[in-house]
Amino acid sequence: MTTTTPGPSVEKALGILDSETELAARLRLAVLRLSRRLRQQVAGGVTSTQFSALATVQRLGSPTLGELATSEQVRPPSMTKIVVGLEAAGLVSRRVDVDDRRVARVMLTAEGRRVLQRSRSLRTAYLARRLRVLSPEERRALGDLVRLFERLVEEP
Amino acid sequence: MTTTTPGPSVEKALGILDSETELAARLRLAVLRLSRRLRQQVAGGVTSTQFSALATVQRLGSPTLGELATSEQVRPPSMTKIVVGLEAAGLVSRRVDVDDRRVARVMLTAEGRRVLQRSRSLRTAYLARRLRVLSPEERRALGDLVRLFERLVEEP
DNA sequence: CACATTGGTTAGTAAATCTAATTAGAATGG
DNA sequence: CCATTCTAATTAGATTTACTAACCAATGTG
Repeated sequence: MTTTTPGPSVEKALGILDSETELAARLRLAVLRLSRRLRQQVAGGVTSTQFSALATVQRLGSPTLGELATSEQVRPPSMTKIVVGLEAAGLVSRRVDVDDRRVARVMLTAEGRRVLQRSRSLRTAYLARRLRVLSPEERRALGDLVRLFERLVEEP
Repeated sequence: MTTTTPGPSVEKALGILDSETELAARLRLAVLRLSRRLRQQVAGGVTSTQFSALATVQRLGSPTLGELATSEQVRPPSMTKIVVGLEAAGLVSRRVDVDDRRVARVMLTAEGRRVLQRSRSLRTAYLARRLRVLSPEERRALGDLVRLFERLVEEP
């Protein structure tokens, strides 16, 4: 760990990931920056947050609001707001669970499926374009990284 | 691509990244969720955004505000605000460039270096802890991936 | 010197979150 | 079988993060 030296020398050796902490720090910064870039893409009439929630609803089938919040790494009140927006736009419907009338189940409408579909390609275009310059090998490696990310987020 | 089928079957084959688009889509979602998680860690008296900017100032030496904005993937006005905050907290200083009096150069104060240092370990702890469960081999692979990832983020 | 260009700031707004408090239903233990 | 406690979701209100449009000030140029 060379991080006790003050001054701009700390990150001089940019090519070398000399410790776990260094690795984590750089991964952290890169993820935050990429997410900023990705967030700015407003495509297909839904925001990034809405799109993400929509995709997760599709993946989970008809999750409860709480499940959805957990999966998306936000608090329940935030998810309520997101779902209200999506419902107002006619992209999901909320239905009270028959067995437990406290829980609200969320499901895609036909329109929601269409929008998700359309938006997916638009939204993914930026990244897909970038990925195209990678070698097949690099892409495969990146696939592993994605799986790792997914594990990191889910496992807490 | 099986995405024409409605319903929860679309992402069933979670282990397989069967196309560029699929890879891009999952990378996208994973990055957004991980960044949410990372943002929630508020440590060392600076926000995620401030920390990230601070780290970049250190990496670049004494960048102009514009260089900083580009590097951080935000617009100049946003960076102005971030820097104002950091300056108010005494972590950076702004100095008008002697050669071109339009440009503002940003540099770390001694206090800024200390805070960055302290905050780095706190902030990175979550990720570092998770990375510790990886095998040395996986970590080495991750190192390469981080570099690949950084390229992806930087190359506009 | 007038004009275009460039770097940065100001003003105003939108989106995405959070925490705290509230409401409504479910479960449980006398 | 009701009082209490727990849980799921929502409402209210505040904060953070970022944008665009408009502007100012310094530079460079025909």
